[in-house]
Amino acid sequence: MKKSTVGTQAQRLRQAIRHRQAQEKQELRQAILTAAGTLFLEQGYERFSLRKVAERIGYSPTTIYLYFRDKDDLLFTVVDEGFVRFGQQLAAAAESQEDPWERLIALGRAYVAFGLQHPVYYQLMFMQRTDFLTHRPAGESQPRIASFRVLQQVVQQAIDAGILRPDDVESYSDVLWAVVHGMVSLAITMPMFDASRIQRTMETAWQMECQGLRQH
Amino acid sequence: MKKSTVGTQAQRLRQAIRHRQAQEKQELRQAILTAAGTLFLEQGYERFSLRKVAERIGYSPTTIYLYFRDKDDLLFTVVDEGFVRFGQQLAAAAESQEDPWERLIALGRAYVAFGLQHPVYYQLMFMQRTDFLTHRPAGESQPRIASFRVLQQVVQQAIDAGILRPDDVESYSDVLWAVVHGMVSLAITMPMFDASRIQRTMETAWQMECQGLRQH
DNA sequence: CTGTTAAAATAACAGTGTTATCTAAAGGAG
DNA sequence: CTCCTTTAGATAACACTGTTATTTTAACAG
Repeated sequence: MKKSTVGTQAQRLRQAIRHRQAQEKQELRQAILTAAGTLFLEQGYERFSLRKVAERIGYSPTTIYLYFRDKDDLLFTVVDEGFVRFGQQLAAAAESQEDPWERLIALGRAYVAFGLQHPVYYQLMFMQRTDFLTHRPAGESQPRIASFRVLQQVVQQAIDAGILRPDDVESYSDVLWAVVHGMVSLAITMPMFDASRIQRTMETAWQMECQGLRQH
Repeated sequence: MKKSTVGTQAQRLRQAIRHRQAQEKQELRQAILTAAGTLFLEQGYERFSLRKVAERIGYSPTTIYLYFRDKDDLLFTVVDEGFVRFGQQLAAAAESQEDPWERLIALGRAYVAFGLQHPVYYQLMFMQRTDFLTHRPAGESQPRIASFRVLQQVVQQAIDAGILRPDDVESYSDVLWAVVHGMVSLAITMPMFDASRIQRTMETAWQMECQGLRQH
């Protein structure tokens, strides 16, 4: 019998077994992750607990520690998907419009839309655990906050196009961020902000921006 | 021996004793309250615990339940002082300026100033436990959120004075609220917002408001 | 001195995150 | 097939949390 070039049959088998086991590990990890995700969405940050996650997947609480460093690690991994989707939606909105001014408005609308569509995520990401914003995901060089450079870029483009007054880019971006963040925060947490009131507030805000920012 | 008009000596003594005991009760209640207040300021919402409060005043944890219904009741009573001070500072700022436009700006500055001076309070009141906003304090008819009518009043005054366009008062107020709330939220929670950046953002915001709201 | 009342403490329950220890099963080597 | 090592997972435990039931303690009233 001649040896195979990739090793003996036994060696290949061992490798296959390792592969399958690694896959099973990843599957359990994924199971934990989805259970944690739905629990978080259902019950929110305060009521989120490792023991409840464990109960849902039918494992003991300590098993989670074989796949995640601690509660924060699990929670961050869950919410990190939220960060990714958020960044994607902002980027998509920015690219959807050619005109710099329309682009800016589209960006603002996308920001608010995300917050209203995923209030539990938004609340954790930007109100309860803002430390996650600057926390760099394992293996990645940029923290999730980098998504916000899209805003500064679009503002800069509007200035370059002569639509905005050539003032401090950062201050402009910060005020715009404050406006959308403020609206989403109020909309999410204050019970008296119903859908129509939010809608009117948004329209007024864009109108004010229009007259406050554009050089006519 | 004739009886005194206010009762026998024994009766008066009993009343005096009751009075002193009631006073002592109030003193312990106040001791709990101040201990809870400093603990809250030192450690924030997440780390605030009844057992730590009890340890500070040298009583068992259950004693607190003789003076407050539960943890929320104690915490609300603590933070209610924050609400009162907040409302007072807003009112004082509004009265400090005669000109409606200056009054509006002063109101905004006072709002942001409070948030920056009392970040722990602000965070609890407007970010973590917004249910407290609509919670009516015992014996009072108005919830603390009523302070916000100052804002709507000042906006209305500016409209009446012909300084603002006669549009929807509520929407204007909401946008202004969103701006200041957004700035404070970002300033409090985002580590990259240092004092100078906040300062510049505020100036830009007032400038934008000026050009966005005033009818020239 | 006795009976009542109220304050405070103790003990306990159910829950939390986390760590140390044990169990059981599977893999590899002889 | 047996022996050993590795490892995934479970159990038990620790130090906390808020909260409630029960018990002690002390002061007052008659």
